[in-house]
Order: sequence, then C-alpha cells, then structure tokens
Amino acid sequence: MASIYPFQEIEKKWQEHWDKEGTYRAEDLPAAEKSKKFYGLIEFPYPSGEGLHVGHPRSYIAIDLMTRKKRMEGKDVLYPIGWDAFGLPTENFAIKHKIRPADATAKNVANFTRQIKSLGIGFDWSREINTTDPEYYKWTQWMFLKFYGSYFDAVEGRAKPIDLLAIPQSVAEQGEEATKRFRDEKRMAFKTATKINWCPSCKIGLANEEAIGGVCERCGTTVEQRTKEQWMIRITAYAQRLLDDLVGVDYLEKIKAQQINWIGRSEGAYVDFDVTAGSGLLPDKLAVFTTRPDTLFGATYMVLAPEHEMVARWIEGGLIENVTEVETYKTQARGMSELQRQENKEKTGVALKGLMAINPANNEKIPVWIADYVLAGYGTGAIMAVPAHDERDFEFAQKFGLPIVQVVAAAEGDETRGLPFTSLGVAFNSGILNGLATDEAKAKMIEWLAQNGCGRGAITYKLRDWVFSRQRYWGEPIPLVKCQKCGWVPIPEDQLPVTLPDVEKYEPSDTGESPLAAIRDWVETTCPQCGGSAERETDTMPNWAGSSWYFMRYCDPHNDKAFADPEKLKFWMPVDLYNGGMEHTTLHLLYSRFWYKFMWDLGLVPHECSSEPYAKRRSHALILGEGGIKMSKSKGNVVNPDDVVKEYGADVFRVYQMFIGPFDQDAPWDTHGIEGVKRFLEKIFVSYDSAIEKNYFISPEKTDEDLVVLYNQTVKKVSNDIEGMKFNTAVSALMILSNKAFEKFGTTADFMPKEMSEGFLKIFAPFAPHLSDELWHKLGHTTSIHREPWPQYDPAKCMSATFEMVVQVNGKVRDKMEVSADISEEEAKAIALASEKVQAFLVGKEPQKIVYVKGRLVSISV
RNA sequence: GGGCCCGUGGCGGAAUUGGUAUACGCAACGGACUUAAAAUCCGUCACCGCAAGGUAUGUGGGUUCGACUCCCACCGGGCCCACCA
Repeated sequence: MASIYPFQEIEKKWQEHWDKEGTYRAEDLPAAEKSKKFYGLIEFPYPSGEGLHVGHPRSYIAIDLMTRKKRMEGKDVLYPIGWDAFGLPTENFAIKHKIRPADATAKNVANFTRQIKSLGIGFDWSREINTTDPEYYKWTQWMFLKFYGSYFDAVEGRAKPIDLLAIPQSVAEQGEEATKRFRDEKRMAFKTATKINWCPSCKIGLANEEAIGGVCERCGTTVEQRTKEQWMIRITAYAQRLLDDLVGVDYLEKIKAQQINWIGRSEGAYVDFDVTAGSGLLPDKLAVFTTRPDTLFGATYMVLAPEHEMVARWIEGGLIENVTEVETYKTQARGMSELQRQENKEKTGVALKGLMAINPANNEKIPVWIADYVLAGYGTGAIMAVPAHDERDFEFAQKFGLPIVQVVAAAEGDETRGLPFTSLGVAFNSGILNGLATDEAKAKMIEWLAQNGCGRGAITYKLRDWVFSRQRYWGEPIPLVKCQKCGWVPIPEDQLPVTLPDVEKYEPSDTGESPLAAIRDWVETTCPQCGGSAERETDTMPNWAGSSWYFMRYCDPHNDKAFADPEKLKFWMPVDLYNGGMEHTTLHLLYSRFWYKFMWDLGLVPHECSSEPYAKRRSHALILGEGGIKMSKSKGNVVNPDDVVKEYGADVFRVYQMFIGPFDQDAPWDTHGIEGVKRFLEKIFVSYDSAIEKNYFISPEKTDEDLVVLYNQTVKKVSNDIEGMKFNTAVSALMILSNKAFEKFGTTADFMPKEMSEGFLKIFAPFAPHLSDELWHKLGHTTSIHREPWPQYDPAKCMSATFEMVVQVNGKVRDKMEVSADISEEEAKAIALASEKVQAFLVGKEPQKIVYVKGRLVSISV
C-alpha cells in the first residue's frame, strides 16, 4: 500500500513537463495591454549554506497559489525568482573554508534551486537573476553612478542630473575648486566623514538600521562608534515623499506604521539661543530643535549632546571653567555603547560652568549642560529643557535641582501628565499665548520667533542618510576612482561593470579597509578623465543595493543595453503583490521605494509606471518548531523541507503549509497535522482514479441538489479565500466538498458529475499542482490544467431551496425547523410561534417583540 | 514609556463581519476488518447532568430581540519602536 499515491513519480513527471512546456513563462506584451498583467513577487532569498528553511516556502507557495489563480483567470502572470547573493554570511563561510565566495554562492544557489524546484512552484525560471552576476551588478553600479551624478532640487522636490544644478554667482566667482566643492556637496551620493556604527567582530561599518539597539544585526556584538569616510546616499531628501506616498499604496496597516515610524517626522521649530561667557556674548548662537516652541517660556536650562561640536569649540576656547570634569564626562559617554545607554536610564550630566544661554523669550540667563540623554544625531544635538512639560527634562531637573517653570497657556490641555511639581516655579504667563490651544500656541510662537529673528518653524525627520559603504569583499565595488588631480571620477558607463578581482584572503583588516585594498594591481589604475594615476574605491556596497531594484530587472532580465527596456517596465510595473517577512518591512521596503522613486524622477523608470514600486504589500508570519518555539539549530527542532518532500511529496507539503493556520500568524509545525493532509490527498487521488477508470461520473440531472449547492459554495469560497489570502479556510472548504462528494463514493454514493469533478480539480490545482495535472490528464485532457480557465460559480445555486430556521426565545435557541428559502416574514413568524417547543418557553405570555432575519432565524422576546 | 495585535475544546484553529459558537484538521476513545498490527472504514468527542435542561469564547460591566464580534474598565500574552526634544 506504500504507493497508494505515487507522488515521487507524478511530481517528477510534471515538474519536467512544465519546464519543457514553459507553462509558467511570462510573456512581455505591449504596454497598452497592461490590464492583462499580474506581477506577483516574493522577496528573493539569500542563498545561505544552510539551505531552504520550512519558513521560506510559506511565502512562495502562497503567492504561487495567487498567481496560479490569476493565470487561470487569463492574466499574463510574472512570478519570478532570483538570488540576493552578496553578503556577509557567504563571505564568512568562504573565509572559514578557504574557498572563493563566488564558488560558495554557486553551490548554495544550486542547492536552493533544487529545493525550490522540488516544490513545484510556478516560477518563471527563464528570468532567474543573481545580484552577484557581473551582468546584474553592472547595473547596480550604473545606478549608483546615477545617484552620484544627481542632486536633489528642493524646490521641485525631486532629483535631477547634477549638470542642471544652478551654481550661485557667489560660488562661481570663487573659481573652479569652489564650484566643484559646491556641486559635490549636493550630490545624491557623496563621500563624507561620518560617525559610523562599527562592529568590531565583523569589522564592518553598519547603517543605523543594522545596529538597532546598539548591537550588530548579524552577530550581536556591541557596536562601537568610529569616524570614517563613507559613501552616503541622500535618502533624507525623500523623507516627505516616502511618507506622503504611503497614502496611495495598499500595505498592511502595521507595515505603513513601521514606515511612518522609521521616517519619524516631527513638526516644530528651530530656536537660536545666545550664549554668554562671563560678561561677553559669544559669536555663535546655539540652535535647538523643539516640537513645543509654545513652551519656550518654560525653558530653564539647555542641554547639549556630549559630542556636540560646540562643546569642543568652547573647551578649545578656554571658556569652560570645569574642563576636566567636562572632558571626563565626554570620554565616559563616548565609551558607552547605545545598549548601555539604554539600559541605564538614570540621568547623568555635567554643567558647563562659566557659560550661560539666554532664553530669547524672556532674556533670562539659563545654565548650559551636557548630558547623554540628548542624542547627537537628532535635531541639532542640543535641546532647550522645559522640565515642566517634558518628562525627561523633569527627571533631569529634579536630580540636579534645576528650576521648573510651568507655562500657563501651554499647560492647558497638557494636563502636565500629573507630574508632582513639588518645586514648581513661578507660573509664568507670557501674555501672547493666553487662552490658546497647544497647536495655536505653537503656531503663534513660531510666528513670534521669526519676527524676532531668533528661530523658525521646521520639520525634522528621524530618518538618516544611508551609509552606503562597506569595507568588505563580497559586494558590488563602488565604481569610482580617486585621481590625485581630478578627485573622485566615476568609471565611464561603457567600462562597467567594475568586477571583483580574485583575492588571496578575504579577511577584512583591523584598519577598517576592505580586503580589496590589498590588491594593489586592482587598486592602482588610471583616471578615466585625465589618464593620470588613480586609485579605485575599495569600499563595496551594502547588501541592500542589489535588492533595491531587482523587481525591475525581472521585467527584462537579459537586457545588455539597459537595466530594463522602458516598454517592458511600462507593461509590468508596478508589482501588483509583494510578499515577504515582517523583518524586511522597514529597511528593504524603504530603501527600494526610495531607489525606485529616484529612478522615476530621472525618467529612468517611465512615468507611466506608478511612482511607487509595490501596489500591495503583505507579510507572512513564521513557521515555529513543534510546541510553538522558534526553530533553531541549537534547539534541534529545525524541519528540513527536503525531508518532508521526500516523505510526503510536494503537494502534501504545500497543502499543509497553507492549512497550518492564518497566513499572517505564526504557526507551529505539527508532524501529525501533515498526516491529515496526506490522507486528504490520497483520498482524492484514489477516488478520482477509480471513478475515471470505471467511468462512474453521475449525470448532472441525477445529481443531488445539496451537492450542487455545496459545489457552487465551495468554488465561491475558495475563489474569495485565495484572493483574501485566507488559505487555511480555503483548504478546509475543499476538504468539506471532498468529504461530501466522494468520501462515500463506492459505498453509498456515485461520483460527482464530470463537469464538477473537473471544476474541483481546477480550484484545487493551485494548491496541489502535480496531483491536479495528473488527474486532469487522466480525465482525457492533453493540455495543462494550469492554463485552464478558472471555474465560475452560479450565485443562484449557492443557496438551497430550504434552510434550517432557528427560533430563539429571549435570545436562546429553542427550536429549529426546515423551511422554504422564500418563506415570507409573516409565514416565518407564524410557523415559529406555532412550534410546541417555542410555546413551552413562552409560558402563555404575549410576545413583546418578534424579529425575523431573512434566511436565518426568528427571535421572540417576552 | 509609545504604537500595533491577540486571548475560543486536550492541540492548530473556524464563525457568512451583530444572527444556530466550537467548521476543517490533529490527538484521544469505542467499534468493524485482521491470527495480529499498520492502513482503511463506521461512530463518540466543550463542560455539568440519566434526562429535561443548564453553563461556557481571559475577567467585570454596558449597548441590543440577539455579542466571540461593538463600547468601557481590568487581567494575561505577543510583536515593533523607544531618552527622537
């Protein structure tokens, strides 16, 4: 009985067949036929050495189902796959095993390919891409040069070629050097000395996004701060558009919230404070950002981040009396990691003795402090402290005995958060804010600041510019050279790609230079501009680069003249449905949206395409280990898809993955659960097999009405559920129909009529493509079921002629009766009241109210 | 601290979006077939009760003819963000 359902044979046969026939191949049509296309996308995997995890296929199978249905509905479906293969794990693996990263990648890709193909997913393999392929990263480099060759026009709010940048007269007059500098400072990609998060273990600079919580995202080591010249991309220029355009896309709400949160817009004002040392006014004002300019009257001290450049300048100028104390605090703060800082929320700080700031609102002198609760990277790195209206300031003021002054007008509606203002100062009423709500008071103050020349309204974002340099080998080389004479010079387009040279050792150096720096004959080159000697940039791009535009390459993956033909982009873009893990909904999503918008601005992506790359974004949840704990090698509860496919076959694996639970909810793997699905598929196979062999299909006229109704309901439910990504209930609906339709087949019932049998197979085909195509052919067809039209249901046949009407008395079910579907309200009520059971509960009382719900129930209250 | 989400059988979960709570699957139990086991098939399966009936969707209130669903409070759990001025 082992081969009751010979899946090995069947699945192999159909996979080969589809491959040969190009069943899942997408066809490039003219842009005018755009309404016919459907572009489904899954996050392309990183081909790790560990192979496919059972979590990966959840996404692939789900989108496979949806695209299969679209295909059957006549859409021209693009469902591609590729490899996001640059990155650290491969490089580290290569270092450890002393092999080339490219070889490790090739091996891993081959393994992933075999695994994914064994699942029968309808990918168009003819469009397979790999970010580490020079033919691919040539375009990643080309796009980087577009960033380099562009600036952001703040007035128009979009990127433009740098040639169009207007050079102010005053700059032009200073000569070529100044002009060049001016231009370089405006570029969308620019190199600058920045504080970077340095992972001492990976020996790599990390973007803020990769160092969340002060630890390296990859290895968990506490990151250090280092200063380094790094390539940056000006994503901040797009902050507002990245925010605004979320309105027009269909993302899960929580994903939108994450994007909004990360961009972190705040409205407020910059306020300039004069600073005095002794009796003299210092030349430079101290600027702060505040979201509550209306509380300016309550600012009783200032706080700067310890690393604020003005502090250094004041120390240098000998203006600070307690230099030693200040220096000690600065050193301490520098040594503290983000993590330690977060763990230790106790406020610390040091007053800068000898300095006072002047509150422009009331000309009062207020002390200036440094404290690590003020972050250097946000706003101006300095704040005006309003302890009466800010909890952190309050805490600090309490600890150091600083005055607390409540602003009366602003306090209204503010409730002051119920803080115990034991040392509450004079209630200061400015007069101008009298009776205003907070928002009005804010606007009023901004106006006042502008009039008095000590501030202006402003909007800030938490979003930082994108640190684009990595000091690593296994990434796209940044395609510029540094010429002694010309400065940074881009590699001409026709010389791209700049390929990675073979290297003896891939270990990064402690100096923080990429391993490429050691390859002198690669580094030493000539300047494309002047022909003089020049050195190549040895930094490589981050992992995010290749994945920021891959969905465009799928539209035209073999093009060697352009990253993609604009006509093909016009046809395929935007992606109709994008699915991936929640772990990529902040960074990758933000970067790729930004990248795309930039390309769109330059017209490299035709304007006929949407200004957003993904029309719809959904995310799947995790597959957990048995018992609901996360799968991990150390716990030894990792389920290998290979083993499952070997034991149960791809179709059982697929159906089980979809049946396991709601798609957006974590679900534990259950070795017993998959058995039930196996029985389900075996039942289908065996029943169809013998029905076909003996031609037991009943004629439509003789078909039981209940079955007709159930069939139509099932087609409807499965159609809707696939669309709504409610795969678990779709599977359940299929099981119900199969139980009813052919569980009793051979004992007490005949098989479904032929047309229904075919319809069932069609709606089942996206779930179990191999089994369905096999049975489809056994039914005598010669073309693939996956190109057949999706079955229609008859809405009139989704309802039976009768229904079970429930009668409630005072909200409790007291009787049920089978009545005609078109029963009138009066009739229904009369029948309900006539029921003996109902009468027993009415105990002779007169009904107060009778409600009839069509097709459902009668509710009587007494 | 902020934001989002979730609490339903022994387990994964369903519930037409305010209308018969517990679909479907797993596990468990009983039976048939078998020398026996597996597989398969037929049944039982929220709780209390012999039954009639009663009680149950984290807890307590509210709205309603009717609440898993809506509102308020509380308890418990999860995820994301977080000294962002």
